[in-house]
Amino acid sequence: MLDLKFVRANPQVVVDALAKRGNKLSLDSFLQLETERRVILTDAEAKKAQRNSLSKEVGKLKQAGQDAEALMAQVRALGDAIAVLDNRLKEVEDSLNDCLLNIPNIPHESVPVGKDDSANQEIRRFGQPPVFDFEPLNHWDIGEQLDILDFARGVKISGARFTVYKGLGARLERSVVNFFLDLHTQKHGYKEIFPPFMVNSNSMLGTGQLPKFKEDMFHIEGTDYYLIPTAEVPVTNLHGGEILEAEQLPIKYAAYSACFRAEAGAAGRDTRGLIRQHQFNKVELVKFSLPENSYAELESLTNDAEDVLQKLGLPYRAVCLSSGDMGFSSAKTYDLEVWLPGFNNYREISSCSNFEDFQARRANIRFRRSNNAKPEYVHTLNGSGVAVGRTVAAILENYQQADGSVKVPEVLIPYMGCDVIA
RNA sequence: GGAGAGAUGGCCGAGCUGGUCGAAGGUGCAUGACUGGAAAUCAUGUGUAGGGGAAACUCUACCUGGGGUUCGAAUCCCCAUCUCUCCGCCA
Repeated sequence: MLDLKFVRANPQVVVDALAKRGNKLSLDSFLQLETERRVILTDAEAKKAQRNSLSKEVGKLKQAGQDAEALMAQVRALGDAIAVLDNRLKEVEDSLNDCLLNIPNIPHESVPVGKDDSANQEIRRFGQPPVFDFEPLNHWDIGEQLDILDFARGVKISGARFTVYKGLGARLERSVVNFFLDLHTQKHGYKEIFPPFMVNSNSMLGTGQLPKFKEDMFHIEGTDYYLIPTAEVPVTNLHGGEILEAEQLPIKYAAYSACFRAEAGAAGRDTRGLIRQHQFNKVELVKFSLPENSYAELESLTNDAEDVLQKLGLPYRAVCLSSGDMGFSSAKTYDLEVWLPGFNNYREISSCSNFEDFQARRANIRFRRSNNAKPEYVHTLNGSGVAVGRTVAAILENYQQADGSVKVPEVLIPYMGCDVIA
């Protein structure tokens, strides 16, 4: 969420920035409400100050054994007036807050302006798409032929967009998770976190999934629990409401979790294969940074995510998302897109974002530069490091061989205990 | 799931027979004095958010969260959450 004072002082900056996202938002009613808020607040606080001092008078009179009835009646009337003001104030503040929670983040100046993904900017490429001397298969065909992915039974026991991994398929999924975690914790300096897969609505509010994107998530009926759509939610909220010390920053966490997404708006898209599932695995990287370092941290975070693809030998490209294609909470996002021969195209496998203080303000995550300094908001960042299911799909498709087997990438052989899936 | 106890400032901890309590005391931290330097000691300061003010400063709110009683609530009542103990159950 944006800073109320900032919006009040720079409404045009906000409107312009949001226009870049294709968001035609008027702040007129918002600013009017904000003016009303301060008028009521000043009035209510003056009356409260009066009530406090008169109540003290009552106390003194009573202690002196004198009659305080007249004064008490006066304060009672004052109290009624305050109640009316407080009620109106709450209404105004609620709607102001509601506005703020629904305003997306302001894109960073380096973000290309455009209405959708057609304006995204390719930053760099790694590797060459493999050339096959046979007709390459989709990963779902490879998986079924090798009997390591069972889509039909996934549908039987759960429904569409659920898949069962079997044998070396299950082992491959687990190997990829372990490889990612080992690399990030041992080589890139992240601390491993294993978070809860369900969180409360307050955490969802903190990272920006709520209130706007309720439909995208699974909610446990009769409770305040949501299945996490990404480990970003529990891990970023780890420090919610805390004041960190500047020397602790940057804090770098790597977390494996299952991720659950309702995919409400994606009916009919990517229905086959592992690309779009209701449940998938992901290793997420999360950083808490000093404001002045967050863009350097975004670059290194993205590089850390790229490293896993490089070590796996998977061709990919890095893309800077345009203002119209970015997520709600993000100020700048790089997507990594892996080459999938079955699609004959690149597909998103990681998304690395700097949220600046947008999430930190919602989740109230702050730090102090020195002992008696005022707390400031940290900058939060996160990125997939990377999506596991799509990695497995990419390995199957890029490493398939003419005889139907799949070579195991060099770095995974120790995890797999074999060098080919046949 | 049943019974009971509890939640106070960075931390510990008093207050909880309602008014002088933003809250004793300790500790931590900061600044200064002392010292060749440090320790110890002494002095002073030290929560957050919001409103007003050029500033000094001042007002309001916050003692887990939400309601209520009252002229007035950290203190009384109700609800929720969490923690601890005992019992039950369970991986």
